[in-house]
Amino acid sequence: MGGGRFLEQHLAPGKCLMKFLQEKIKKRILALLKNDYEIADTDLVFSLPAERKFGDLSTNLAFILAKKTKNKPFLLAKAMAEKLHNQLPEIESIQVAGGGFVNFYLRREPFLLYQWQTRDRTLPSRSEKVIVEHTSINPNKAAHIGHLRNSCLGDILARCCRFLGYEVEVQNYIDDTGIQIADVVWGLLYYQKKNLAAIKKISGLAAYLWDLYAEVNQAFAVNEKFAAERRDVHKKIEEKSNPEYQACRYIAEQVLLDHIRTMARLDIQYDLLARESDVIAMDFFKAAADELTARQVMVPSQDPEKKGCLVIHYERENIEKIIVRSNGTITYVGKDIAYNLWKFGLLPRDFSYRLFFTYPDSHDIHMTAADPGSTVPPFGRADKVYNVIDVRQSYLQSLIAQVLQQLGHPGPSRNFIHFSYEMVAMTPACVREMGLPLAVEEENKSYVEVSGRKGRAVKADDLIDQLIAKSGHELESRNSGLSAAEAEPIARAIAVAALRYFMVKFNLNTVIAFDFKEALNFEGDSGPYLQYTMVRLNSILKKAGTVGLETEKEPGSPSLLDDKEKELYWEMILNLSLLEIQVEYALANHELSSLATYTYSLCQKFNHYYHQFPVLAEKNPAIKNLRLTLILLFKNKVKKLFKIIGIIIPERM
RNA sequence: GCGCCUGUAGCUCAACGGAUAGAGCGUUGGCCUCCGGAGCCAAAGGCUAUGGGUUCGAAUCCCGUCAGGCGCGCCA
Repeated sequence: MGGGRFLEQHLAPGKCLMKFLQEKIKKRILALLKNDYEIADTDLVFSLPAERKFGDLSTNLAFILAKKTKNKPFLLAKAMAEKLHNQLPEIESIQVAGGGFVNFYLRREPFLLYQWQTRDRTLPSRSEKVIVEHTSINPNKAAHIGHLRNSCLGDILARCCRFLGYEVEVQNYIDDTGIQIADVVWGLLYYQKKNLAAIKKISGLAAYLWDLYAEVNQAFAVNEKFAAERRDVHKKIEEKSNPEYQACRYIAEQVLLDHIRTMARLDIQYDLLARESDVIAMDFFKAAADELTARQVMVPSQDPEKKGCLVIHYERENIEKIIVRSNGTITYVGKDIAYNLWKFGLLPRDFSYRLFFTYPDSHDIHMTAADPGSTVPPFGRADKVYNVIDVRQSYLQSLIAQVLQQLGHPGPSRNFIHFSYEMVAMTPACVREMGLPLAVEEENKSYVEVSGRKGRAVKADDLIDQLIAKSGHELESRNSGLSAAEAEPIARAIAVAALRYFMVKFNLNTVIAFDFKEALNFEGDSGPYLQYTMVRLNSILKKAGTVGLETEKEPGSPSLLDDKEKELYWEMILNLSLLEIQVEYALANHELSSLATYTYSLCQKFNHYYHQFPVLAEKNPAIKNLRLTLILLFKNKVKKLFKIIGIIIPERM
């Protein structure tokens, strides 16, 4: 059989089988062909052919060499295949097709056995630390669907990094000093004439402020006196003058707690809340400014209109960005430059920290502080920084990367990653459906922007509530005799899966035109479809009584299967083996949607398979065992994908 | 005006420069004597906006045109 030898050669700890195999074959091919051809290492790339008749691994090497040597690709491919014949113990056969592709057919039996035996391995941890900043919602109103895309992407990104072995720290930046929060402080104190005690009586403050924020913005637009008062409130907050300052602190913290609770409903957690007020209080910018000035990155503006301002020249668009205003205050970008320098450990100072919140699973969130605090795990000092921020801030983010470079930090500049994604908009139909106003010129657009100022968006909690309600109804109609206590966690799990999958399945540069019908879809390309696949799979395993099977039995030989099943079986095994490669690809290409697509295609293949080949009814014990082990292997791999996407598997549904 | 992004089935979206451009929804027809129908099978539906170019090979890369979106503030 040769299975033993095969395993002996491949048992390298912590490596994914497919990746290891590709590297090994690659090395061998290069060694065998290097004398005859001029091959760069990067010329040799494997891909999975679309159809299995073209093999399990394929390379277009012959086409590349043909270009270099002005030979015919087909002849080169033939020669290569000849040379490699019988030289690769893992390969059953090599074929040339499609005018020059060299296609490799794996020896299936040992491949299957090895994959089975190594299925519980995890990837080794890496020494690099990654910071993912996401969510970062202004603490002046409830979170909406736009924020949900940010948080879901950020959370899945963090989970990808963890899966691949990185140390991950999730930060959420809190702008607790901006004009937006002054808007609602004015609204509560001046417009509604509430005192702090009255404000503290409001339950669900974030949702309450959602309406108030829209209302006061209308008021500012029509009444200059109100707008002037609001500017005054902002000034008072900056001067820490009460009652405005106290109200601001209270509101920021309460709304932040509401955001944390909203995101916790979706299993999204944070490690550190970095407050803008602490960036200011700790004088982070001053430390950065010394360096910026010394290197002449930040200079006094020559533009008469920007007299007295310190600016940075943004090279790509040849414009200058104000960093310090003529009145000496620092702009958002200035603070962000300092904050991001700190993330890389490039500022000669640090925050203090305090414990802010503990999740039911006992995970802690810390918050930055300006006064000397307790000792906590060291935050910051990242090797790589992902900032999950929508595409509209591209220019500011790329300005920060430019500044890192100019300050003599090429490494961090390279590892400063704006994880950019397109906005969530709404279809005009959806806006109308919600009874929200729509301008005449917006009627015929395919989508319109969401806006907190206009109160035009679906609140995150409302959407989650709707998803849970729908899940509950579906559950009720499918499961008689399910108690409310049993149904509740299942409904939540389904809602979370639907929402998280919906938010990750689109490419990052695709605008999501939000529509309830699509977001509430539980069929086809959706989170609940994935769950349903797994729930039924578990049901089969339960009935099969597989206790003990996992550790004892090996799959056996797929050659027992008839031709049709054999091909489908192998198709599953081969695709499952790509897990680690798929996650690496998603991260490297910033395309988390590819994970959704991959997971969905695995589930489709599985459904297709088991509808044709029943497990429990199978009389032949060897065949039954093959099918059962396939199910177990599928479960093992897909559970890992579910964990990354954030999908919980319900008991039933 | 300058910068970035997008145009693929009726609709919403996929597709490392690769082999016959794929899914879901919708439409039409079939499958519960079943391992749970949130499922499965099948059909119809495409000059990948458009005109050139590069390449053995282009939805994908380059140039032009048309259409749309976003950004460019002493806001954050």
